[in-house]
Amino acid sequence: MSKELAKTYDPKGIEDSLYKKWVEKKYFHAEADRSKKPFTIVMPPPNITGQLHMGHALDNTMQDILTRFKRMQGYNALWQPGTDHASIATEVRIINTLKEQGITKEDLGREKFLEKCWEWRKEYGGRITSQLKKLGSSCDWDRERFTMDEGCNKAVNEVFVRLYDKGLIYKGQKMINWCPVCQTTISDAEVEYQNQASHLWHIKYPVIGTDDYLTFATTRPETMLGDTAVAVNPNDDRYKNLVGRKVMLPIINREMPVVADDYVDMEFGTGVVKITPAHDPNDFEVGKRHDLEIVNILNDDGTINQNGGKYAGMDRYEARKAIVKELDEMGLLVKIEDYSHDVGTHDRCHTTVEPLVKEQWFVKMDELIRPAVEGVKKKDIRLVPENMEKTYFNWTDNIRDWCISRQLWWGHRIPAYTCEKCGELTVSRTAPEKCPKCGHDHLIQDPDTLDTWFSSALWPFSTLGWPEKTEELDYFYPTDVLVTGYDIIFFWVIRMIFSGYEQMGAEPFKTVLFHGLVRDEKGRKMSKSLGNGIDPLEVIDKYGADALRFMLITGNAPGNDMRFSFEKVEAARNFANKIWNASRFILMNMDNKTVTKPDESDLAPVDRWILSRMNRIVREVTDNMEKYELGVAAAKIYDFIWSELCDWYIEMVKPRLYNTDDVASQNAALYTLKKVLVTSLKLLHPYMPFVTEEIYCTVKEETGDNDMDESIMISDWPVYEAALDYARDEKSIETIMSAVKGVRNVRASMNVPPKREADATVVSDDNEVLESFKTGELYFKALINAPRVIYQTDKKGIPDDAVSVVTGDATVYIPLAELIDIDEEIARLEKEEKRLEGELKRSNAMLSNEKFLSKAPESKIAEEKEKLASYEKMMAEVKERIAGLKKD
RNA sequence: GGGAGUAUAGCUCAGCUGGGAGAGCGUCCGCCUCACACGCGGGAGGUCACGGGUUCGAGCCCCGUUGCGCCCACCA
Repeated sequence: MSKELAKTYDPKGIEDSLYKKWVEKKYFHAEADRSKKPFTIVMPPPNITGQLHMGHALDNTMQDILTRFKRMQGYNALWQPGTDHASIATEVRIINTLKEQGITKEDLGREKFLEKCWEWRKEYGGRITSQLKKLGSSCDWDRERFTMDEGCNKAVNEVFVRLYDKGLIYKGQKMINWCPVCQTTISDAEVEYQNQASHLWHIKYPVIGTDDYLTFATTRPETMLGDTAVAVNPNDDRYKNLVGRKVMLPIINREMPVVADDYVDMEFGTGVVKITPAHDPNDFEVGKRHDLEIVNILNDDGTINQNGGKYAGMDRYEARKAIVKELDEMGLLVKIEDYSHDVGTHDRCHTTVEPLVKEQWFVKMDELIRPAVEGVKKKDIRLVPENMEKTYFNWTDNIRDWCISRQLWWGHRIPAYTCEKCGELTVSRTAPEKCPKCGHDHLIQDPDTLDTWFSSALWPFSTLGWPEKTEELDYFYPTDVLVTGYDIIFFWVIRMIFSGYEQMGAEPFKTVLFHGLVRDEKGRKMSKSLGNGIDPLEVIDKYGADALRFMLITGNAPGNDMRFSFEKVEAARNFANKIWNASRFILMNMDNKTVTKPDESDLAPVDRWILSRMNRIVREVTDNMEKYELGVAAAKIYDFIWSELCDWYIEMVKPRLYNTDDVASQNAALYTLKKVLVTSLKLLHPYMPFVTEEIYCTVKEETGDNDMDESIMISDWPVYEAALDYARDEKSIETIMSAVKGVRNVRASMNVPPKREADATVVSDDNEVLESFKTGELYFKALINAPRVIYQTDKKGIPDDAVSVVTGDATVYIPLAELIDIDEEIARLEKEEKRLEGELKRSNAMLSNEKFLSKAPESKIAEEKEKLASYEKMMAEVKERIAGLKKD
């Protein structure tokens, strides 16, 4: 053998060089080619701020599996990669870096700040993609994109202008979510509700012109500074007479009306609500209905503004305390109750969000969302697993306009320009030189940028060249599968869908494959703050990318969360090593031999058995993968390779390999081994690209096989061949296998030393069965450690005290009398008898049930009858053995 | 308040359209058998959360109950 394979597979070194080879050979690259069918996946662009985490590892492994699978099936597979500028995440990070140097972004100024951002992107933007390469991701790096590159910017401006012209983007004064720390608006999707322990403050306001007070409860006493009314339910008899009167707002000394509004729940609290139109979405609506004044009391940083009188400048929470204290001193604080409720926080920084009224840009959703709903309803877009549709529709049904403007600098600048002279607003793809209304040449661009997700929403087509009419767009769009976590369905998936329909007139992808979260070993979410994240790169370094990939895919169903565990990684690593060693064994035996395709007649039943099994696995695995059941497919490949190929076939075939007398048989065995190995490697390749490639190439090299490809990743995916369906051989081999298992069981339970040899006698009245055993004698002897096997159609000469193994078709006797304890053997057989009794009872009950006979399918009944016959036969045999033993 | 999940061996989880309960790890027994101790052979271990129902037949379908997390939601 020219190339010695190491005893243990070591992925280190091998992986990087194989990846390099793939890239150099341009295997990942796809061009629009009408002669082939396209298969396209767009990668969810990771943030440039990001480091590869387990979520990425899972997400990208799934995409890579699908891409490699389809590529081998002959599709022109494009996996389109790229990164996201991650507006707020990046900006916050850079601001923090600046803070360490004692400067703010304002000190730097917009232009300089953006320079910093680009520098940062240049330095770190490639980190995540190089990490993806470590995983083995076969994406087309020649086509790598960035959500803020020139093309994406063009796409963003185009979409903005189009939607604006259609009236689907507008600027308006609305209640928005404000993050006082990041100092920007955020969309509803970015608000994360957290349950917080707080209080309900019961406060009373004096009713003007009476000695009465109106008592109400609030969770946010500080907002009283912006109260402009008190509301009660119109049907509330307790307060009917007060509607229309005025109350005095203490501290501020503002007179405010008592209004009647259905929004007020009579059952809750005292049935009275203070109304702060500027700082509560409900109150804002109430205010609109009653034409109330909107008094904003907050600065952008969350401190109280001049409208708060003497509290101006104070932080919102300090003000809360101070105001409660003052009200208490005034005798207006009735009581304080403990109260826990959900508070909106910013999903990035977890600061409590302030609802306030500001002028912002919005996307009008009601019209845009319609095709997105229809598309999923009509299954033009299929969600996997299907139940994700409920979550999807829950969002689309309750959709509200999307606030897209952000008070950030890093991002796509809003293409809207205001004339300095006449105030005319112009929305344009490029900066207008003159005001279209007054002709003035000084226009100021809107300072805000767009929500990061505005550009990612266009990703499936902007990456293919849109708004240009490119060949790629025409060929690869709509894409085939989107693989992503269910956690970004609202942020991203929905927005891509409506954008695709609106801009392209077609769905962006045909299937969305959802996966769950990768949790830690205790089932907790991996997070930076908990410090329980496991670095995929460290896992790859220690166990190899193949092991990590395989671990992430097996034993988990689509859409379900999974737990990371090193034991599972080890199991996967061991599997890689198993294949490695099986291959090593096969290559060792093929050394210096020319293996040729054997005549059909030279194939032994075992050969046909494994080929037939392999053939079935090919069909099932392909089927599972096409249905996105990646975990099931992986498990089948694992079982086939480990149990059937290694534990059985290789063991069965060894005597033939070592027997140099029968060259034809040896050749048939080697041929079969190679075929099954190569086919298995191909099936496994999408999951474990590196080991499979390394072995495949070694096999090609060692055997000088010119029919093999230069890389497994461009080889053909195996297909089911009717000619390889050997059902009869499968059955006869299984008979022998169960006899082997039985003999091993007996030997183990009787404590027969493994090395102790013992002859066996196979008795069966079925000549065909005996033939099978005879044909397999070579390995049968080896597997049960019998120097000699005798075949009989009757029990002549079998001693009563021989140990017996009863299978349905035959009984195997082993004369071990001197070694065994008769009582124990009786006990063993009685246990078997008991089991058979149970089976007979069940089977008889079924077959004597008329309803079963009349309603169950024919095949099921036949199957059951066969089983019954077999049980009866075994039962008779076991009984006879027991009787024989007891006689002594 | 609404929605969608999940409950299967000691642990982590599979189980396709209903037809005799599976894997990995762990555990016990025996093996350094010339591919692999990251291994080989054998074993133990489950009223498939609970209660009903449909069916000849239910881990799987329907209804209800309980436990566990998850998502959504403007009751102050």
